Amino acid sequence: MLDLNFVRKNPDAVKASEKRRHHDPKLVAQVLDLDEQWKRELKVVEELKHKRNVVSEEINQAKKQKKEELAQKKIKEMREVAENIKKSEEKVNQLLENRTKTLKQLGNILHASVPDGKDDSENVEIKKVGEVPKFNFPIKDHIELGQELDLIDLDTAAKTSGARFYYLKNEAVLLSQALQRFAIDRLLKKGYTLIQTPYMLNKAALEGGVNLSEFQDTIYKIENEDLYLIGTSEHPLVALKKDEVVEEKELPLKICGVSACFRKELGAHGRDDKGIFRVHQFNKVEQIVYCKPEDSYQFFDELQKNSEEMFKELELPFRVVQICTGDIGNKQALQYDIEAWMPGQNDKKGSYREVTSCSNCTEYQAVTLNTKFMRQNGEKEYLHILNNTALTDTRPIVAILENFQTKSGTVKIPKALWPYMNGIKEIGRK
RNA sequence: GGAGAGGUCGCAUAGCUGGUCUAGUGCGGCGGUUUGCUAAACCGCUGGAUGGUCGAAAGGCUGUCUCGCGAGUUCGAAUCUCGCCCUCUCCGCCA
Repeated sequence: MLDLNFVRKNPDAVKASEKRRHHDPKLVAQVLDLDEQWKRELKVVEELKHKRNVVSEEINQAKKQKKEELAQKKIKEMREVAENIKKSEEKVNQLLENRTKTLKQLGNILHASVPDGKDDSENVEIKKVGEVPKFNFPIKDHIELGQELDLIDLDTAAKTSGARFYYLKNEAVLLSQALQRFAIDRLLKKGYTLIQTPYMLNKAALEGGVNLSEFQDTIYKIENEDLYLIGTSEHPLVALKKDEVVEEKELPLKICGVSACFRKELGAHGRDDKGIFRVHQFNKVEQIVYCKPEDSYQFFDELQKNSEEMFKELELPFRVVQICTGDIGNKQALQYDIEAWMPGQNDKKGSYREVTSCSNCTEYQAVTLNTKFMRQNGEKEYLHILNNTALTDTRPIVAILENFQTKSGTVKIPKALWPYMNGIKEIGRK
């Protein structure tokens, strides 16, 4: 969420940003109004508590001086004060809860470069990289290839687990592992710290990195436990320094996260989301950076470049898209997606589909998680947290199957993955 | 999962028959004295969150909260009661 102090001091900047997000800027005034009410009520409670503290001490003294009558008189008087404290405290807590709830609805302050737009149709293409393949034969989509090459079993998964699950088999499993090892090796070489995370988090930890709406639409809850399945390793990794103050010299903290990801994927999905494109479970290598506020946009570029390099090495054609004001999430100040070319999509005419998502969340998550750093001069400040996909397994597998299929029905493995494929350079070759 | 022990202001500990605990002590940290320099010794200082108020600011004054978390008893809770979480030891189970 936004820092309340920032909202108090810069209501106009927040309003302007909210307007660009197509939110009702009235929420800002509502937060400030609740804040004023809270302060007023807080004063009432604090004065009552002060009285309680003073008189309690008087009672103590009276008892010591054996003035039992005086003590009893004051105790009687204080019973009413205790009642009032209780009532007033309830009001304070209610106001505080409302204030926080409203504050959490405000989006991060948008970066100036975010293009205006009403929804994802108005995201802006920044560039295209690589050549879209031209096939001189009728192509198959990843579902057909997956079945014919004995790589993907959707039917059994539907029976055992439900829609949007899959059994991955044979070379597809090697591909999944290869993609992850490839991504890990690239990031290790760049000095990132490798971390495999818990796959479940408690609510307090998860709330830091996750928008309220996401809880309902994407997060699985473990029954009868304060535990949720993570949607991405971003969730455990942004909570890594919850309630902590990081030393300035520890920054930047560059992390390569590895985990499975679990998502409900509620909502209607079209034909192009079939197969293993949109699934409840996949693996992901993630990039996370903790840094000083003045450095965050430099690291945004670094994270984006890292991912682009990987897709170039994998020889997958892609484009980079900047997310517009109407599509960007509440926690992001700036977001770029990479969309890889998937020939099997759009009735086999092909289309670009999202494979990575690079976000600068600035201090938005750090505020909620209370993660600060201490500057050399001793001042504490919220740090900035960024995240970007390095590589997932399922969607790149879709892209590889569909882009590198041959007339004979085999699939060539991109050279970059050869070292991780047990000598296999082509799937299905007899 | 069972039994026991424990979670205290950076770290380590005291307090736990309710009111001089507005939490003591040691270490660490900061400042100083001594010193050619370092160390040692000695002296002084020493948390966090949040509200009000004064101030241009640095900061000052002041209130409240903070002894794992939450609830309760009480005029008053680190201290008593209940629930939960976590850590350690032993047992059981298990890759």
